[in-house]
Amino acid sequence: MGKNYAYVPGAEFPFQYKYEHMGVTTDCVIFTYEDRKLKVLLVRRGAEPYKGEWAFPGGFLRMDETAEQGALRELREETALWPSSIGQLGVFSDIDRDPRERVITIAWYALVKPSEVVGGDDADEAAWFPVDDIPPLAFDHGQILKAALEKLRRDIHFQPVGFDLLDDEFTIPDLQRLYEAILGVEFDRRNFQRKILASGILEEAEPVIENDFLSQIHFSKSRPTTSAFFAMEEPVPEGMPRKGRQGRPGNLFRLNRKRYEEMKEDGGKLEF
Amino acid sequence: MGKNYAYVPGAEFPFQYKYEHMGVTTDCVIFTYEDRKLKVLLVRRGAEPYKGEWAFPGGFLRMDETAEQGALRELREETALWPSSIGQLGVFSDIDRDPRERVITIAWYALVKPSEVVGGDDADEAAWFPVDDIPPLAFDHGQILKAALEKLRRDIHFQPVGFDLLDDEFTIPDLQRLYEAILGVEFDRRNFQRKILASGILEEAEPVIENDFLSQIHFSKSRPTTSAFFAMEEPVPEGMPRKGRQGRPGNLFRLNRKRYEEMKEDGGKLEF
DNA sequence: GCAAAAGTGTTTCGTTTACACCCATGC
DNA sequence: GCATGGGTGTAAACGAAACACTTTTGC
Repeated sequence: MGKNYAYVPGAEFPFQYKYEHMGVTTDCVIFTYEDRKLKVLLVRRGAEPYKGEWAFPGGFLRMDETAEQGALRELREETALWPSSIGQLGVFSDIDRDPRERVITIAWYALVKPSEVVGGDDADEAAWFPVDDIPPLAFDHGQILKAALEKLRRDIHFQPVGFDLLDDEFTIPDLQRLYEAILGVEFDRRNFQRKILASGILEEAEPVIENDFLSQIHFSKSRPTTSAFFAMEEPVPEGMPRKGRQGRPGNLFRLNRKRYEEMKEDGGKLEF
Repeated sequence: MGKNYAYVPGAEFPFQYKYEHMGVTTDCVIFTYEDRKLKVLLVRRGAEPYKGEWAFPGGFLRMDETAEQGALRELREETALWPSSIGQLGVFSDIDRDPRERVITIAWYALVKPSEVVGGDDADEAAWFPVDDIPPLAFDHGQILKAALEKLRRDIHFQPVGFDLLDDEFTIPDLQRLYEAILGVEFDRRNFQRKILASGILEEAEPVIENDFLSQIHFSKSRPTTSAFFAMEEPVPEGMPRKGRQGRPGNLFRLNRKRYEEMKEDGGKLEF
């Protein structure tokens, strides 16, 4: 019994098999959190089928790459994104999900920070949509989005994935709004703060300074007024409107990388 | 631009494609709980590659079935099992995981009750192995088993999957031992009982009878001695040794189907 | 000065944990 | 009778939920 396939260079259909084969694609649902909204990236299809409709970035898996590598490659090619986190969603294998031929897709979901979002990548070829305002999608991508949202909501309960959606420095109320946007619930401001601080996953972005005269000076030098401070940092701080808003500005925190890795490992103890 | 493939009946390799295609298989990790141990079903491979070695039941996915249908079909063909529960584990797509050609596999995991386990299915072609005593496995099935165990442990924390591994009627200590075997921890007997009863997911297998004289007679009639009772029920009750063991026999419970379905839906509130 | 946003502390309540005692069975 | 396994109750401890007050900022 010989091989089950043959390669015939130059033939119209050079890849020939004893048994029928199906196509394998990857699709990637990319989330970000911007403007106080959870958003997904969609690309407009430039070719049939579903030409002109919105879909997730993806494409056929090559022979020399794993599914994860394929998903990341397509992502780079179509959106220039390099996500900080990527997870497998599952396989979607409905028989007629692609009109061309039998195709199954391996779906992934990825989280990116607003600062990673490159401004004008192919202009109107790719765009972010709030998850509660999604246009009709090609293929079975509506079903895939639904699964991605469910998985994100499941994951964020017990894994510190929220931080992958925020910039490196953020306030606790920012983080809380992210959780509330994803889970669709409301938390008590004070309980949320205490819980997240007790978990040890955060560290203060500005080191704590003893309340003496010298530090007062140092403080007022490095942070003249909060609005001016932010104006220096980022012209228009993506994601959360820091200008033109009332109220006391929140203290900045960043991830405690060590605790973060620990909690990614053993499920940690950060339940919301 | 025409089609991307052609069918040439009678040719040695009748399925011909413009682009290279990979094989797609399904594999199924089947768990049961028997003899106070968590076990998986393995089949001995009858053909190359890895002929004679142990592997999970599975095979190539057909064009006219979804991945789930394919996994269930292979299961029926190779093990005559019809699991009460099946869930997707994920895709394994290492490039060299199959020596024949590029093959990705869609892995599933399924739970069966000991009573569903047919005794001599193909004798030494299929066998149950305790998860802590597994022979070397074909392909990357060791990796798949690892993922399956992790998923089972994750799932059982928040989903009532444990009951799919037990027979219809069981005692609470039985259930506790199952949880302990899967999670590798120990629970306080009394707290476990209270928690599981408070969840409402169990109902008593024998209806509660008011403590009056009549019921005393009825009780002693329907349940002469506990060991005799079990002897009538099942000649050799699979899984848990009910004969030749000391101690008071536990009360029998069964699933409250309604609560069970509810908890499968919205995650419920059964955390261990 | 006022409204809005954010930081901090306290009291209350329910759940979980730890532990003690009693009953039923096999040997 | 004793060891083993199983059923039931209770007090202590911990964490979650509810709630009040103060500070900082924009207008």
